[in-house]
Parts: sequence; structure tokens; C-alpha cells
Amino acid sequence: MNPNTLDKAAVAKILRELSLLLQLKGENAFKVRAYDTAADRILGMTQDLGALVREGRLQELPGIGQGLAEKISELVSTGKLGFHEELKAEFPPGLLEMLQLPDMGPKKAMALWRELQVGSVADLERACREGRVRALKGFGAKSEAKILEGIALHQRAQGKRKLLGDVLPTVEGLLELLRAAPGVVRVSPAGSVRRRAETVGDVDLLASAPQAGPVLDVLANAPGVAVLIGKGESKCSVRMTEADLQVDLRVLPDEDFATALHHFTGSKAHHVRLRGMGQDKGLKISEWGVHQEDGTKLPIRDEADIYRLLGMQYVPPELREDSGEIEAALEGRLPEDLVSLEDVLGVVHCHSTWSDGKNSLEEMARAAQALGLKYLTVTEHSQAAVYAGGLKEDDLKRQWDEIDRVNAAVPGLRLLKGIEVDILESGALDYRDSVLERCELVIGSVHIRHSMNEEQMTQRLLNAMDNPHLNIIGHPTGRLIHEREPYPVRMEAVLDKAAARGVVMEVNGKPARLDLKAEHVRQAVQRGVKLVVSADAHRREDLNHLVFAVATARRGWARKGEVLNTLPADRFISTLKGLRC
DNA sequence: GCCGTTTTCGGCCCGACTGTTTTCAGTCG
Repeated sequence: MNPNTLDKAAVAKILRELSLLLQLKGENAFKVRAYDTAADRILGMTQDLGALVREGRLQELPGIGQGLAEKISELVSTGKLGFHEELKAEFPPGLLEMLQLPDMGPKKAMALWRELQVGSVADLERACREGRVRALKGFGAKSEAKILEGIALHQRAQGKRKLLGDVLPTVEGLLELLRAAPGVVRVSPAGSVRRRAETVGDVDLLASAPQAGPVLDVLANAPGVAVLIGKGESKCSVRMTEADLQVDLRVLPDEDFATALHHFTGSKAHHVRLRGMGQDKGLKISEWGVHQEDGTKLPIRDEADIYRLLGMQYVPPELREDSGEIEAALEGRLPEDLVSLEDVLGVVHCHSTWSDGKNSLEEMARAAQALGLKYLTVTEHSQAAVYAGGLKEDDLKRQWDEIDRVNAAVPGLRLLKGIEVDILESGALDYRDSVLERCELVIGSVHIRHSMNEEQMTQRLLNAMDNPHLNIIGHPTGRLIHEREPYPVRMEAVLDKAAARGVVMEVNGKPARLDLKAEHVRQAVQRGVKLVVSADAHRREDLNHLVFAVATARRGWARKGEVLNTLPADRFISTLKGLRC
């Protein structure tokens, strides 16, 4: 294989960069969009990119014409693109990073560069602090303050922690390689990845094998490793190209695997409490094993042995945060039937090309079927979400004909007729009741007017729940991790009303959302509010977001019975409707 | 840039919000 060959992700990344560079240059907005669309198309294609290039068939992809086909071919076959190199050279490299700041688009960035020679985030911060930005036409003191706020948020996001969803695919690829490594008995992630925390710093991996050396070599030579940071007799650290991620691997004898796994899984707070409880029983619990006071090492086959020795229930990794799970496990009241991915029969909250999704209804249906799911709720945006191609009431009727057709064509997978209707500023829904009542399910979400105060936003959600056709509140706090704070809302009041009126809360699994978050899930569960785990899917691949929704539900102690899309389709719908009062 | 049983040229997604203005430009969703 040509070592220069770029994969789909790398090609899409360069196309996106080209789109940004063209914007800086002030190019036609439709040309700019063509590059973005092409990036989407490449990411979403099912065919082999290399083969399409070799056979000269790129133009068969919609949105890719002669110009883009030539550029993509050059990229794939030579590893770079002259047009890209030339365009990049026209601007300071830091300008692209500036565009990631909130409210910073190409026009403002270029004005800052042209007038003040501000060409990086660092330059910009200095210029704001020195009060030079406010002097610029179109900017003022308020813009300066907002830019500084944006830079602070950006820098926090640039910090070490990454979204679990951005990290997990890389981790799973490495685990697969390690499972096949010479002599390996057991392999597991540890740390925050295993606890399924929202964000991850470094990744810890653990393996057991009689000989560590050959296993460490597998990681050191794995594809995607950018730098070998260090390698000793039992440990190896690397930095991956993807997500700039540091991965540490420890390899040890199988008899030490369980105690090491427990130690490195943490959380620290959970572990510290267990060690203290061990001491009271004359047991020394450490990374190296469980020892009695006379120094005898007890055999520990798996983590369950440790909890058994301490006289408590097994605590799943997602719950190990010292937030009440230890007391519950001692009293035997830890839920044993936490929802799992296998329990989920249908995927909730999906979009298609009818609104802002990237795949057709049939493609979404077949992808869900391939995952072993039984149903998928089609919930496009409603008319108020103009930017997302929201559906008019009339479009909905036409879409339902299409759904009937796909349902007949894809056996064993049922598309449900729903809507993600906008919750307007007043709390009214964006469709008439006569339309909503004919939907099989109605998700209500806030997409516009986020900047209301806490009282107004709370009232908005409470009012929405007065509509008897609303079944589910979608992404109830609107947060985007590292990008946007949640809107202010009195969650207790919302959950109390949801419990009283039989409204279900979404646990949105999109990695940057995870909304409700685990703490709120727990509050919901305590009040008897039912949940759905959702994908918020805008393309086939997003159906995997269910993994993160389930993880978040588990971290919030949700049982299978509390998650409604563990029910078969008919009972799912009848339960949703039956709950409303 | 792409695309075409209206078109090989002229469309292609637009309304709301914010901060800057004094009638609007830029950004976002």
C-alpha cells in the first residue's frame, strides 16, 4: 500500500480545513459549503475510498463533481494537495484556531488579522487585554469581554480531558490488538474509560500474560502511535495521533490482574474507602493483591472476590464514585438490574435527510437492523428549526408514507412516526395539537433562545409539559461539553412536574451532550421519572451513541425497568401515552 | 463548488440574536 495514502477521516479533515480557508478568503458561500458537504459525503460513504479513486468513480457520489473529484484523488494518491498547501500559506496558521472561538467567524478573524496583525488565539488575548480590539470598527468593549470569555472556555476545552466518545473507538482498536498479542490471558481498560466518565484524561490499559515484553511491543508498534513516550519491563506509554491521546499499558501475571484492575479503575475516592474498610477487617488491599495481617496473600480471581471479602455487593465500574454506592452495596440495596446495552430494543431520537440528517430513512433503518435493534423513532426537527430543515406540518404526512414504504421493505425493523418538536419561548409547541396527537411519539426540545434566565427557562419547560401530547423532553439542559454551558433551569422543579404529569426524560447519548447527565438521571430515578436512552443520530454511525446514553443511565443508577426503550415497540408507545396525565 | 423533466447559467437555506450601529453586519443553529 502507498504509505502516503490518506484515509476517509484524514481526507474529510482537509476538506473541512479548505472550507474554512475559503471562508477566510471571502469565497462564495456555496463553494464553501460544497467542501463541507464533500467532507460529510466522504465520512459517510460505505464504499472503499481508495477503490473509488483508482476506478475514477468518485463523481458517482452526490455532491462531488469534477473539481472535488480531482482534488480528492490527488489527496488520496499523493497524501497531499497543492491547492491546500497554497491556500494555507496565505494565512497565519493560528487563524484557523481563532475560528474555533464562539462568535468568531471568518469576517471578524480577517479584520483582526488585517487591522491588528492578530493571527493567533494568544495574539488575540493580548490585544483584548490591551484594549486594542475595541478600537476596531464593528467591535466594542462588550465584544472584547466576550472574546476573553470565549478564550477562557476554549482553553479549558484544550486542556487534557477529552470526550469519552472521541476516545473510545481508539481504545477499542487497541484492546483488539492486545487481545491477540502473544500469551495474553485478559485485557481491560481501566480508569475513567472503564468507569465511562464523560471525559477522559490519559487512558489506562491492563493486560495479563506470562511474559510482558511481547505484549508491550504490540502497543509500541500499534498503528496510530505517534510517539513512544517510554517503555520498561512491565509498562509502556505512547501518544496516539488520534485525539493526541496518551495511553499507558501495564502487563502483569494473571494472578495479579483483578486487584490491579480494581486499583487502576478507581475512582480514587471509591478505592480509598474500600482500603479503609479492608483495614478494619485486617486486610491490606493494594494494587498488588489482598494480604492478611500475617502477610498471607489471598487468591483474588476477579473483582467480585474483593467486594465479597468486604461483605458487600459487587459495584459496577460506572458506579464507583463514592457517591453513596458503598453504603448501598453494604446494605444490599444496590440495583442489580442496571440497564445494559443488550436490554435496549429500539433507538430513540433519529434524524434523516428529511431534516438535517445525512442518511435516508431506509439507510437508517438498515443500520439499526444491523445492530440488532427492533425499532427506530424518526423524530425530525419541526418548522421553527429552519436552519435544520425543520418539517412543516404538511411534510410530516408525506414522510409517513415514506415510513410505511420502508417498514414494508425492511423486515424486523420498525420505524416509528415521531417528531422532535421545538419548545418555543412561551413553552408552546411548534405544531398544532391536531398534528401532534397523530404522532406515535413526541419529543419536545429547546433549540432556540437559550439565553433566558433560570425562572423563564424553568417556566418554559414546565409549560411545555402541560401539552398532553408531549411524551419526552429532549436534551433537557442543552449543554455541549467544552462548548456551551447548560441553560439555567431548576431541574428539581422540572423533574417533579415530569413525575406528576408522566413526562419522560431523555438521556441523550451524543458524546458532547450526555444530557440528562448522570447526576440528573439519579434525581429523576429517585422521583420515579421514566427515561429513554437516545442516540440523537444524524447519520448511521451515530446509532452507536446508544453506548454513551446507556453508560450515562447506568452512572445515574437507572434500572432496565426505568428505561422505556427496553420495551418492544407496541408497549413502548402505549406506555409513553399511558403515562401522560 | 455542484446541479439540472423549469435551467449548461443561475440558483443553492434562512430567521433570530447580538452588539454595533443609526440601519446593519456577522454569527449561529
